Amino acid sequence: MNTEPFLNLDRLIHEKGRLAMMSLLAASTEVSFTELRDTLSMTDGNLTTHIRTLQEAGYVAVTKSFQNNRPLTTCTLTPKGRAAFSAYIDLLEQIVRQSKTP
Amino acid sequence: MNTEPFLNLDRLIHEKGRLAMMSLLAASTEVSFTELRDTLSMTDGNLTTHIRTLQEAGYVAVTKSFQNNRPLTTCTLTPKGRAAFSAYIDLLEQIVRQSKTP
DNA sequence: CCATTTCACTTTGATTGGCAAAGTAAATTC
DNA sequence: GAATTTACTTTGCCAATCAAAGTGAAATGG
Repeated sequence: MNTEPFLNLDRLIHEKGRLAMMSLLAASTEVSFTELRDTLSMTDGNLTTHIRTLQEAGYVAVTKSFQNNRPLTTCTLTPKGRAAFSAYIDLLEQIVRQSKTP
Repeated sequence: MNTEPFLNLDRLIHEKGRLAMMSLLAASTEVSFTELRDTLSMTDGNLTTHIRTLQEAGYVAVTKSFQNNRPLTTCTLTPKGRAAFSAYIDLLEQIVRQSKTP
């Protein structure tokens, strides 16, 4: 068995919540705080910290604005984040393929 | 996007180290402590706790014996562990497929 | 032989990380 | 104008990871 893919899994992405976030962001162009929270049924606090983690990694860009006199936080994947996610998915693919071929 | 696969990922398996362990165990019939440690380049302490975690979950069976007058700990997947791993891999497959089809 | 080292683990703090309860500020409702 | 709702952020707790140190038995070296 090849252990490389496991060792190379990006810790920042390899977490249920953040993996789901990255997948959502990769699928759509931009997603709001409330959309993320409701779609992934996360608590507000939990989501805030995950967003910050990904932001500090340079994986997502966060835009804060106002809409209908209410704060609106939207997230998008940065090119760096998209690349990291793509690489991560490739590793997952290897892991799946590996375990499916005995 | 379907968020179900993410939410259902088994926490006990979804950790780099333990995922690698489970994959190794799924591939071979039984693996020794030292093999696991060396193959996955883990520290001893780290490996012990991961083994215990999986054992307490009923995912791996641990056998302690002696060989050449030295302790020998070998791990195997239980049927429960095999089922859990299989389910986990199926979810990974869904996640990969999902992200590959825009 | 006795001391030291090696081997195969286990136990132990220490740091990190995830998570939700509580907090904040502005707008809305009653 | 008091209470509630919305959209977050901050704080604190608890669990989990990780490696350094510890253990006990065997092998090695002087």
